[in-house]
Amino acid sequence: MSEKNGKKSDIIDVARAAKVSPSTVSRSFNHPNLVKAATRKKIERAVRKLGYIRNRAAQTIHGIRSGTIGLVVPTIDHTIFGELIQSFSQGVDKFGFTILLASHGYNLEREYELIRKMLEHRVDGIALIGLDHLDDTYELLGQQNIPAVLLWNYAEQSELPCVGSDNYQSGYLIGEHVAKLGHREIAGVFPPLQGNDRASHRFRGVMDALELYGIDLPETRLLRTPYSVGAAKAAIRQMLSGFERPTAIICGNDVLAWGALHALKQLGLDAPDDISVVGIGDFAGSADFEPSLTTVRIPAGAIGLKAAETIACMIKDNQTSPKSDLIQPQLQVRKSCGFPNGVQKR
Amino acid sequence: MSEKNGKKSDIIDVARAAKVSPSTVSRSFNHPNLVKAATRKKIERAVRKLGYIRNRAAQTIHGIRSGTIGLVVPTIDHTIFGELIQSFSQGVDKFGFTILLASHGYNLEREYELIRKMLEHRVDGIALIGLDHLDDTYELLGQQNIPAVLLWNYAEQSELPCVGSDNYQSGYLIGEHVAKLGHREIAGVFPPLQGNDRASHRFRGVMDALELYGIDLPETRLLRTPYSVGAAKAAIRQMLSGFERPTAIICGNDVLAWGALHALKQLGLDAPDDISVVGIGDFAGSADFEPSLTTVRIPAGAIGLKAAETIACMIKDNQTSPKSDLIQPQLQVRKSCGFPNGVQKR
DNA sequence: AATAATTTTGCAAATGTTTTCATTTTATGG
DNA sequence: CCATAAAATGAAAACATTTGCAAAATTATT
Repeated sequence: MSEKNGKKSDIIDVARAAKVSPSTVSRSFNHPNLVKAATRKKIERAVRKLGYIRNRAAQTIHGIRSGTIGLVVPTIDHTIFGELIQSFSQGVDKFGFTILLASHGYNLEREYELIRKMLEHRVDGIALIGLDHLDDTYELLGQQNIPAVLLWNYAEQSELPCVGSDNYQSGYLIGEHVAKLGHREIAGVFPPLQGNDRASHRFRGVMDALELYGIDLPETRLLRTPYSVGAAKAAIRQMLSGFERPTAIICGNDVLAWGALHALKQLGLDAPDDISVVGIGDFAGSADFEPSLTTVRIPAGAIGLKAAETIACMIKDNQTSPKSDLIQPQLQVRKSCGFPNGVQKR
Repeated sequence: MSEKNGKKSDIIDVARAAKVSPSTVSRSFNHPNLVKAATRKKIERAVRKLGYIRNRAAQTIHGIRSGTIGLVVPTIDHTIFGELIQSFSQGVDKFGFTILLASHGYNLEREYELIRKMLEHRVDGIALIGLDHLDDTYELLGQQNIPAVLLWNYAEQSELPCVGSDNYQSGYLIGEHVAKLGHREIAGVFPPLQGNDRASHRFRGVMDALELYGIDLPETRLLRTPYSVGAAKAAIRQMLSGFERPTAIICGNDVLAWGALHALKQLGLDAPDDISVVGIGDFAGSADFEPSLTTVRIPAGAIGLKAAETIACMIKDNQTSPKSDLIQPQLQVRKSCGFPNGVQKR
């Protein structure tokens, strides 16, 4: 009975069934305190009987918020974005928002298009990953009067508020750690840096830290591999079959580090005794790897939650508080990285 | 200049700027062939000048599709759902849809609420994970005249069309494989089964296969752990410190299997020489684990893509073709599982 | 050049809500 | 029981579009 001949019932049907005016029905949803309890009951009953579901589209054209926040990410199926999306989604949910999600596959033109599409849907806010976006994107976002935040990365002079950690610092921290332990022969494995500010900031952080310790990381010791365990494993295996083995391998993220550790095991080498391995990210599972992975913790959950809070508040308070938040990365010293062979044997 | 005093410009502003009527503007978006090329140019220019962005909410109340598909998942931050969401998202994107995403944290009441919310947003279709849902949920979905599909699981007699693989079969396949190799002393590690039809079907499949080979898997050999590498690792380490060690460990999914493999390594045991380990899922990274993990491939990408296609077509063709799709799981025999000690040493 | 056929455009009504303002109903206090 | 204040309700306009229909403009046909 919940439908009258196939068509969805609207607020007028409800009004009719409850023998009140549509205005009253609307009010009983939006300002329940303005309508008598008895009337509310009648309406409630009618809603139930008709299986009425409010039409947010119709509300939205009154300038009322749509209750959606657009989230545009490079890709969803990375451990780390999963965590981020999850926490962001849960975070905004607490404020009554639902996320409109799309992924652009590291293509910034596509990102622009997706943002436009979300604006067509009249999202109440937009969240993007990283600081690197098309000028057009920044311009577009600037024109709209809805809040936008940048997740994952932090930069002092960001045009838009951002919530994240300083990837340069993450890279620096891990580079410094490795250098301090005495490693001099170091290899690096990084994902493609182009169009990926997270990865390139990390890379620069690592390089700067090493340079400070007078360590040179030549091109030949620098591997570029796609973001995958298999690719990293293969690349590293190949590198290690050359003569001059490094004493440590610095990986641009934990997934690559896992690949490195697997490669070592496959070659019968031990981490950290033969070669040390470090990652960046501290993904789920890294702490429980065998050996546990020395890495830099970038708290995805905290970032997502904080960002959710930030944007939700900006929406509610009508775009005030365009404040960025720096979430500090933390070095996690675990077992996969020790002293270089020489020093250790002393 | 793209905004006139802060307010977003609407189709009327565009019409004014292009010196045509609003209807013409609307038409030039929706039925461009009905408007003269020259006029279209004028409108195009006005749109650009004003930075106009169409308002889908206003279209939607005309019964026009919203262009969104609701996707409600238990959680986002599992490797496997990440893959699924990614492929589903890409899949529907090709048809011009954007996904509205929410996660319910394995709470089916919450799932119901989230679906209601998506219906308020007038999504054009709904996708859920698994076959287990509240009666209310099924009823609600039945009342609406939008298509709904169930992802990930397949069942012949499903009330709603489903696209996925048969988890029972996956469990059966791996159980059979282990039994055929001669293992008799077997342990099992599974996530909580309650409210998770995927996991429980797998479990039943494993148990039935083992039973067929006359193998009993006593409660004492059956571990329940949360879905995490760490939890599985800890639980298995504890189990293995007892005397009677199994010759094989069957894990309800690959993440737990990774935990098992790490536990073995930590204890100085070798897989498969000392103990065999198998998983279910074939997550990214399982093939490149060291030792590579014997598991059952459940092609998340294929499922997501197929499901996207299914629902997009159902929407376009107006709910016809309520066809389910069975995507076959495939046994992936790799290195982590061999013969049981005795047999092997023979 | 006049008419018919066709293409292009505009008017006005419709979509499902919310909200302002006016009106009706109920409660309060003498 | 009556005036007055307060609470509850309804009528109608508004929101940003789309669309059926009719009018206007253009093109084709004679």
